[in-house]
Amino acid sequence: MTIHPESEGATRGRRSAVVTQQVRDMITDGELAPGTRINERVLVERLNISRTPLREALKILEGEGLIAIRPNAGATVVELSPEDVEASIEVLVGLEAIGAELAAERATEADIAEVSRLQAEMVAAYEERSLMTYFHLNQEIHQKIIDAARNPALSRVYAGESTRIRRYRFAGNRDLERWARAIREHEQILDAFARREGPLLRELLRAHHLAGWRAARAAIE
Amino acid sequence: MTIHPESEGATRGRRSAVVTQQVRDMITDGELAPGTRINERVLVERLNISRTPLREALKILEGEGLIAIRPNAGATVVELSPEDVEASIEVLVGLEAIGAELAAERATEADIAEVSRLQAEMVAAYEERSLMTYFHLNQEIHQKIIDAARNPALSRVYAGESTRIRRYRFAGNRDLERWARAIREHEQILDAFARREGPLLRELLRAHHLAGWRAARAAIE
DNA sequence: TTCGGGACGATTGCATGCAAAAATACCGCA
DNA sequence: TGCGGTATTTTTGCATGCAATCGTCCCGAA
Repeated sequence: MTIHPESEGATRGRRSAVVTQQVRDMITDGELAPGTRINERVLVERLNISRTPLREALKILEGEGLIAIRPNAGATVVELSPEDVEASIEVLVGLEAIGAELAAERATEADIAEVSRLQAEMVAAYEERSLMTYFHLNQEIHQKIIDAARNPALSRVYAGESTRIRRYRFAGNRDLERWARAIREHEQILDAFARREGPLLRELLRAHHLAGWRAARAAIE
Repeated sequence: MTIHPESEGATRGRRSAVVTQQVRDMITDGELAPGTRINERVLVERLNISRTPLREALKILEGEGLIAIRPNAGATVVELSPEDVEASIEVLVGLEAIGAELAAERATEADIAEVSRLQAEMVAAYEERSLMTYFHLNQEIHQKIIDAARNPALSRVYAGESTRIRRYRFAGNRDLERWARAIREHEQILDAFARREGPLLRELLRAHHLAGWRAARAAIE
């Protein structure tokens, strides 16, 4: 089969990058559940590409810890135990501890305005009870705060680890009461960020994550 | 060209993993210097494989941040500025801060014995002025302390970030005086680890890394 | 009925071919 | 000689073919 040049926006040289993002999204959005076997032929037909870029994408996702490849036996979506997720959250909290103090120092007014804007959008999503939108904005706010620390290594590592466990945190706000509390916590977080109170920001983030995970863990089990 | 089954120990299904490690070593050991253009044909001939597993390996190493691939224009070994390395070290120090306290709590006697053994080997390498051996043992000690925290996510992230900047820290002990001081610092570190003094261990590690990087940075510039 | 084994089909791993893009060499012109 | 533009070579990106391996189904024997 020949790919016509006008088919899709997949430019030559970015096929595997595009495919990687597509499969990554399928995993983090829950379409491919943990434990699912990934069949190359099925995905190849669905994404309308050949096996080569798909296999490259799978290798990349294996490196990110999203899938596991057993030689000669295919790839499966990694299944994390609650303990695994908790370990990752421990790391994320540690990374935010570094990030919070740096971000409080180094954030520009534009950074603060941006987070503030996202926060408003997120509250709107909450009021519409649009969980998916809320969830993505939530992630984006945390990443933006980390990015404000102006440490590219920190941003990269945080993004990777955050993506890895995204799916497992999603269940956290099924409980409406927890969801409302999360919104209030986020208001405090934004406030501490805007006032550049590093240590306070650090503690608020820590508490926020631990509470969020407790809720998610309870919902999962 | 057909690969004969008896050639090398490269079993089917692990070709790209083996190649990834080979190329990774070439980069971290300095054979492929930062900025070097990676030519597929050259590596393919040298490693005696086809382009497919090599290209998979390159994608993986790109994910690890060791190389950069520009579409249609090949891969180059990533060149980190002193600021980039410093950013990574900031992250590593943060990760060790989490790890130190957990390791002090959770380390088994076997963990402590193992680090103690590695420390003795490392001192021996120092006395023989065997910089390469010293350097590898040094890395291994830090990783083992982190591993003692029994947090797989932490171990993984630490190993990745550590590998990424390994090459840039190597220059640190060219100065014999700094090398001697590093050895003394390591003795204190081992002591704090063995006594399970978490906060002290954390501070010693932080000081050790910052001093080491100051020396390496001075040597590079 | 259940267990073992062998044949068949499905699936993966790797090599290779071909076309697109980039890099390089070449040539005419000023 | 220096420069711009074009032809040629090199290199990359992707599709595909073939062989090895795995999984499954079916059949016969206990």
